[in-house]
Amino acid sequence: MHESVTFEDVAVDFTQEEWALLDTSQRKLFRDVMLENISHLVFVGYQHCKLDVIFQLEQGEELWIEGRGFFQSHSPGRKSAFKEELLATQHISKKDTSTIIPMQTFHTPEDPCDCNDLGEDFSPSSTLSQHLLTHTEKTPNISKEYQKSHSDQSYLNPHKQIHTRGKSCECHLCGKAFSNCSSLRRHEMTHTGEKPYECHICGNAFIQSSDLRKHNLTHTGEKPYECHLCGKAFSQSSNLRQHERTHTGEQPYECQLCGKTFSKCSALRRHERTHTGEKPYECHLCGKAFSQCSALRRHEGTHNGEKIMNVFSKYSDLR
DNA sequence: GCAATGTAGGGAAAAGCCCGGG
DNA sequence: CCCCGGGCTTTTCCCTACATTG
Repeated sequence: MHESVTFEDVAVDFTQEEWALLDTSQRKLFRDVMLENISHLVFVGYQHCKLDVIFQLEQGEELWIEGRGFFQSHSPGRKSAFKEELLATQHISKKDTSTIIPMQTFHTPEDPCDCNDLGEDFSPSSTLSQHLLTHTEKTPNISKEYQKSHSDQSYLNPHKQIHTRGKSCECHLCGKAFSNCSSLRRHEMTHTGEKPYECHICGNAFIQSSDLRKHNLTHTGEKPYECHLCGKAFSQSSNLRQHERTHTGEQPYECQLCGKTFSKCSALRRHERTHTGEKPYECHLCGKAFSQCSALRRHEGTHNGEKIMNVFSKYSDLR
């Protein structure tokens, strides 16, 4: 089934007067949301976002012509060319999920996009939305059709070269470049599903032998990594590092909307749901939704209390 | 005051992936 | 070229504490 997506479904428009009433954080939120929406349009196949408008959004420039809303301001006519283009997406259908391929984050937090050439720098916590359009070949769940249609777009090439510079082996499936071809071959296994190393205890398979060894520790219970401050032990060094942040107070993950910082990525993700209003955990008994799994569980306990009370009242009825 | 809820801190376990050195 | 160790990130689940709300 295909439903049409209209620009009106995702757009928020302000007049200059309304814009003047917004504080800095609200303006930033607006820009972030619009960039996010544009990136979503790109995901579903919209291919002609106006780069100057995106640039303006990214730079936080003023977007208005006196007395008009933002989207009217971008053309002399009633509608901006930008909006016209976006309106053209009305016939874009929501993609069949089978046409969506998994994302490989182009810039991992350990390899942040430090695009000095462009003056871009992305911390682990920064949203990629402002950067997505420069990496359309490597955006979350980007459609195959879209990738194909852009595979020969010359405007992408200069920036792509920045990321492949000095890396001779490139994955023909996702375009990711590697400094040596054995790294590429291993990477390609993530596409093919090949996992040559299998655990003889549980049958779980892994791409790398070191991953299997790491996995084996879950069977042996071995925890070779110990915190020198409190003696707590962990099976993986990264889990120790995470733990050590509770001693150091390090909080490298920052919410782009309110600036609050967190010691771990998942805490930031959880926090971000307080801004988006997302409540993915739903009570199967009353339908009430919660932003946190544990809040749902706690809530479900109140139903158990009700059940117990119902049992009591049932017995008292029998007397 | 109390129960329910919102939110955040933190622990634990595990997996995915990449890099560099031997 | 392959193996290996190390490192980073992410996800999921869980428990808990404190604040807020009705």
